[in-house]
Amino acid sequence: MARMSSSPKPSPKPSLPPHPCGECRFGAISVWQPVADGQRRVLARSHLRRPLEKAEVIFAQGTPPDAVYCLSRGLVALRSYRPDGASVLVRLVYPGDIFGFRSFLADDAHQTEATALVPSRVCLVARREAREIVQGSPQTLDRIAGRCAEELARARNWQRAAAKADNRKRLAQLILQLADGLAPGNEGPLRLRLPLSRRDMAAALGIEPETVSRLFGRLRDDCVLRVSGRWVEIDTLESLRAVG
Amino acid sequence: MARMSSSPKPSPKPSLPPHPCGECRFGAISVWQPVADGQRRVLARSHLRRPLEKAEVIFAQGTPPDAVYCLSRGLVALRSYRPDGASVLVRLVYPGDIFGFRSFLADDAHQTEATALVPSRVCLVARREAREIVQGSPQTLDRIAGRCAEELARARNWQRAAAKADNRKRLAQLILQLADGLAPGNEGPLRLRLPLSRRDMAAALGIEPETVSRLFGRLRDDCVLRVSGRWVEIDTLESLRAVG
DNA sequence: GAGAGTAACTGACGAGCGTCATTTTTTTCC
DNA sequence: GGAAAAAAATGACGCTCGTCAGTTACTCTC
Repeated sequence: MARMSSSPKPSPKPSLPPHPCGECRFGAISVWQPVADGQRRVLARSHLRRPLEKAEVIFAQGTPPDAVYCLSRGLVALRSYRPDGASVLVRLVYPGDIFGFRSFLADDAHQTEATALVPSRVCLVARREAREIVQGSPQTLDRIAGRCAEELARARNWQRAAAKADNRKRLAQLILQLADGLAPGNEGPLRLRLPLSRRDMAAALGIEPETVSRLFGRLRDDCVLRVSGRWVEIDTLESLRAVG
Repeated sequence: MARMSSSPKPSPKPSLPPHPCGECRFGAISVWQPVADGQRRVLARSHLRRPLEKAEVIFAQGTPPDAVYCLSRGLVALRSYRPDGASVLVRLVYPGDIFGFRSFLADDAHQTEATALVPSRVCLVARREAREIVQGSPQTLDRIAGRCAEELARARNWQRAAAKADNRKRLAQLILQLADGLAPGNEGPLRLRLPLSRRDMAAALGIEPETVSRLFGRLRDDCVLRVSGRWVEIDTLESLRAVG
């Protein structure tokens, strides 16, 4: 982490810029790591870190591919708007995840709108430079493609889990997922503030907000959790898993 | 197409084997095209064409990644089995599509089982050789990653379409999709044999087979189509679109 | 072609969800 | 801190779906 190198490598170029993901908590799993020297210069030059306010839109649906994003803090929602105006929440992006890569790989317009659900921070590499990097550094493309494959696996997992489950189970699964993202590893009694409105939860499950309210009511009646507005108290995640 | 070259290129190696996708109807869009000379040799050596009987299993869920497949004729279903034994139909593979690439890219076990719904034919490149090819030919990886991105787009499209649609609309969309796959471009009156059982359609929509029967009954009552077992007659696809 | 086995259809019933309307709570902004 | 606005909860009602049961129609084999 020392800013000055105590032993400069015998490289022809005098100073190789530090890897921009080096100081990041998720640097070790970054898709930009490893990268060849030449591409590292491009990366260091084009890499951008941007703070996000709550509800800030990162990219809009239908706009051309602009960059590959990596979330370093906070929570981001990917929403897809239907022709009739209704929105569907297709994905929650957690720190360490990349997003915007689908339109980058397919080289077409964004299918989703990305919005920060809470104050967040993203790093991004603009499309043009990202293209340049993956062309010179195929293992980077390999890593991005691997993330895309992961994403597809996630989508199919959800499809499989949701197919034969009633909505109460699906809501329980959604809360479990949120709890895991907000308080990883915490099994015991926990109190958390939901980053999603009832409307968003309904949009994620493909049901109506009124039904979400009723489902919360039923989970409360079954003593699985206590709920008050955006606050949820859970004694043990096990009881939630027993539902779903 | 001439087997003998009338003008041999001034290449150091005497004979470059013909590209295995050259004689295929989908050769122009093959992910293995273009490929550098060295990799072309690997491709020609490892490329395999295999006929499939109806209901033949191509790969099973949970088995290690074995190859990248390309369907050249027929229809293939990707099913995912739940712990309780119920299956979910996650994708229909049409000629020209590749499959098995998710586990190849992520380098983990197959999440789905691939089965031929009708007599079919696949081409495949074994995992080891496919790895070798993409390492020497990054644009091939680019193309496979593009297909993965496409697949993700398809999954999200379906999710968006299905979220706020009742099951009658979703069945109409499924039939439209099947009609497009079986008789592309045919708008007018058509009679087609469904490649899916009621059980499979139910598995695709996440509902029960009895409900599929009832939904067909309702579509019949609405004069959208006539149905008898696996045979369906549709006067115009427009009426089906009006439903969904 | 006859029989067994499977797939598909139909009916009845209860629970769950969508819709619309109204009330209550929470959030936002001055 | 208080008013306005948005979000959430609740109630009523009709339709749809899952479930179980029973019947009919295919399909494969011998």
